[in-house]
Amino acid sequence: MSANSRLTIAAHALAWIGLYQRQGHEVATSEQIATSANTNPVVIRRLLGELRRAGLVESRRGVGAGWSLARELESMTLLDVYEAVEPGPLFAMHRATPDPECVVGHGIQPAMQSIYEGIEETVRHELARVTLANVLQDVLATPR
Amino acid sequence: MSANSRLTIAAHALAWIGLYQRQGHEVATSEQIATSANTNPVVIRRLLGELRRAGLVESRRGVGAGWSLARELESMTLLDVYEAVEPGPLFAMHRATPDPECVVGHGIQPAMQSIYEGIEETVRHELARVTLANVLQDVLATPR
DNA sequence: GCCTGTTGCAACCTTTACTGTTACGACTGC
DNA sequence: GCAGTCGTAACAGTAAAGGTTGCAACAGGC
Repeated sequence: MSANSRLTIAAHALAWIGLYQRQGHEVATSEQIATSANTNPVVIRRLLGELRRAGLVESRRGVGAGWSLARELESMTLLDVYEAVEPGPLFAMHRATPDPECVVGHGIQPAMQSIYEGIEETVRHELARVTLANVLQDVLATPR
Repeated sequence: MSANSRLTIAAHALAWIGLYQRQGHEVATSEQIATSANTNPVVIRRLLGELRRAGLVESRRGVGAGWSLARELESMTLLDVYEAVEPGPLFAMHRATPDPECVVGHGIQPAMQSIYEGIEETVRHELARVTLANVLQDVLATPR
């Protein structure tokens, strides 16, 4: 499907910041998170910027700058993160408008649209059931 | 998410062939389907080729060649189509392996993996509930 | 045996999105 | 003023989807 890793990386970043704060630190830097996620700090800053616009994190500038959670991990669900970083739908319609003169071409889009909406709704429901605190808990429960 | 239209186009093609056969025709050509879907015949042939490998359609060559259903629309679900044309998962992991020395880097992939597997399972369940006969019925029910 | 229409398939191009990278201004505490 | 970090633009690299062309393979009709 040409899936992307945006939700994964965003969850990674939030879990990292949350754990770091539990360890008594004030703010986390994009550099630190990027090292953990094995990517570039700019990638992290871009994603966290979207999470900031969604009200999930805050950033501080200047010396001692960095990122902190805007809410408790317990109150953040994967759906919040998903909506912040994934704009589009899971399934796409035709690129070019199908032939409206054809019965199938005329009716296929409304038919598929309503099916897709139902699926997206269940996906959202599943994502809403998982908090970032759950994610961090699972992360820490992984045997090494 | 950079969603694609493969499932949509494949469902379109199957509905088209199914309706055409109900009207008494033996086989449908990629040219006809492409006109209805407003795309290129080769795109249709590529998709139908994958559906043929999955045992959903059959093709005939030579004069009077074309495509026909291998099974009744009633016995085909969107899950069959999805599995035939969508190889990958909905959500991707990190491109590069996260830092195994970091607690989060070490545990994040198993944690997200099990969440993602649950979501994919519910998506499959939803797709399995819809037959292509349902789709065609919805298509024909669309007011013009 | 040739002609015709269609599939099968390879090759290539364009577009789009994601990801990675570099660069540099803006900000703020010291 | 200095240092460290964010904010953001700009661009390159990569990958997948979709579109297009071309042509061999096939099979039925003449």
